[in-house]
Amino acid sequence: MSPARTSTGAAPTRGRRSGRSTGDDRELAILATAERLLRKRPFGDISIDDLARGAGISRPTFYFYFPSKDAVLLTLLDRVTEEANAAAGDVLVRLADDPRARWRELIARFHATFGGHRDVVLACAQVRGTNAEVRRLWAEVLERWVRAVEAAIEGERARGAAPDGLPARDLAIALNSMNERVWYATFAGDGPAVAERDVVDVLLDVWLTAIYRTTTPPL
Amino acid sequence: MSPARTSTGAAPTRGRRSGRSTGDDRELAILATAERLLRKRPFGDISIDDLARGAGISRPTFYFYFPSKDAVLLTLLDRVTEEANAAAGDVLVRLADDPRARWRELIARFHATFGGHRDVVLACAQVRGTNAEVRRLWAEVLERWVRAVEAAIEGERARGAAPDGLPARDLAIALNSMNERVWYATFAGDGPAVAERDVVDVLLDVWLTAIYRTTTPPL
DNA sequence: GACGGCAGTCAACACCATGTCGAGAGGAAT
DNA sequence: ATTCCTCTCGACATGGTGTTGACTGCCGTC
Repeated sequence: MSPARTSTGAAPTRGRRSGRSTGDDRELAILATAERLLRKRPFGDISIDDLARGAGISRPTFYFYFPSKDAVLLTLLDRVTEEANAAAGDVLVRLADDPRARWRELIARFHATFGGHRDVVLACAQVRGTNAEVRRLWAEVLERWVRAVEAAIEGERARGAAPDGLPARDLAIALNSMNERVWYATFAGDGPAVAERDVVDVLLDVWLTAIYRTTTPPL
Repeated sequence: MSPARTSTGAAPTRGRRSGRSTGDDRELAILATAERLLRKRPFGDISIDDLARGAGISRPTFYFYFPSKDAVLLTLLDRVTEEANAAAGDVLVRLADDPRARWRELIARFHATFGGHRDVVLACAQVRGTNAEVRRLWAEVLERWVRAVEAAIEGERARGAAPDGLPARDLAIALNSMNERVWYATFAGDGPAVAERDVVDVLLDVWLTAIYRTTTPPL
């Protein structure tokens, strides 16, 4: 289906068939409309007609640019995950500097990125249940982060900073999963949630105790 | 809207207007059909017509028993959460016996309950994005569990078994959130997931380190 | 400078799921 | 027998999605 999908590589081309032209700004207009409407109401309450009219085109014309409503969201999600990847950067390779500070940096940067696009993130969480493509993309992104954390944990164990324990991969999955769900609750604001101001420190604390058995890991 | 909703109290009456009668088994037939179909395909791919035909009635008649497709799922969810509450029982009040064993028991019982109804649980997770009522009910149930865990953590701190640290409520939220998301991944099988065989021990390990800073809490 | 082709556009249509309305059938109580 | 209530469904209204086919204008090219 979709070609290659390298993380930062060429545009994933979820939108129009390809080729540059005047219709380029229409595509952007659809994306912008989606983000704007998402700020006001849930994804499910936005129809293709809303998106089309918001971009100044008719509904059939929408299909010239995107194959479905979900594809628009997928494009938006692509942007966010790329931004998150960029924000995370190489923090984890510099762990030995100051583990606590580095882990905190990692969590704080993800928090900032997701918080800055909470409407998109929330909408994705909402359709993940119904849309296999969103599910697939999210799984892929998560796998990447899990692997990075897994490697970092193993690195810390190898240098004697962290004790042995659970398989690093399982631990990485559990911690990443926790973050995802906790952020979701915090941003969505329904159900028991950690206050936005505290959430980074709460998550950090659980990460550190799970990895090091202490909140003050040794240098 | 819905009356009272005490946890274990009288039936929440999500179904027919009320009153006993012959149509009682029809209501059960709809529920049974829903569970059966959920085993085969996602909730979104099941139409009201499927439910009605499966129960041997016509689509309009379905509306005599339930106001919507979601209401059927809600009824199913009610059952599961009640079973989970019953399974959890009073495990947490006997923590001082053997903390590790008690926490493990708690997690294992939830795991068994959810695993035994994974189709319903997965369907609810799927619909939570679009259905406010499911969201509300789930939030309510979660709040109950969070409070129980919060109290247990405070108890462990008071008796000197667990060190001070994060606000107990924040910690309880984070841990419960982790469980929810990890189970979801394990049962759904998409994306990075912990093997079903290991999941209880993985979760337990993170709980213990987060609460006690060790995997072998003192008696 | 006409001509073929392609990006872009949309009215009209086919389809499908949801939810509603109103007319009934059958049994039980009065 | 009549009235009431539970239970039933055919037929309809609505609203969203995705498709078709015809049309416009522009750009290159021969």
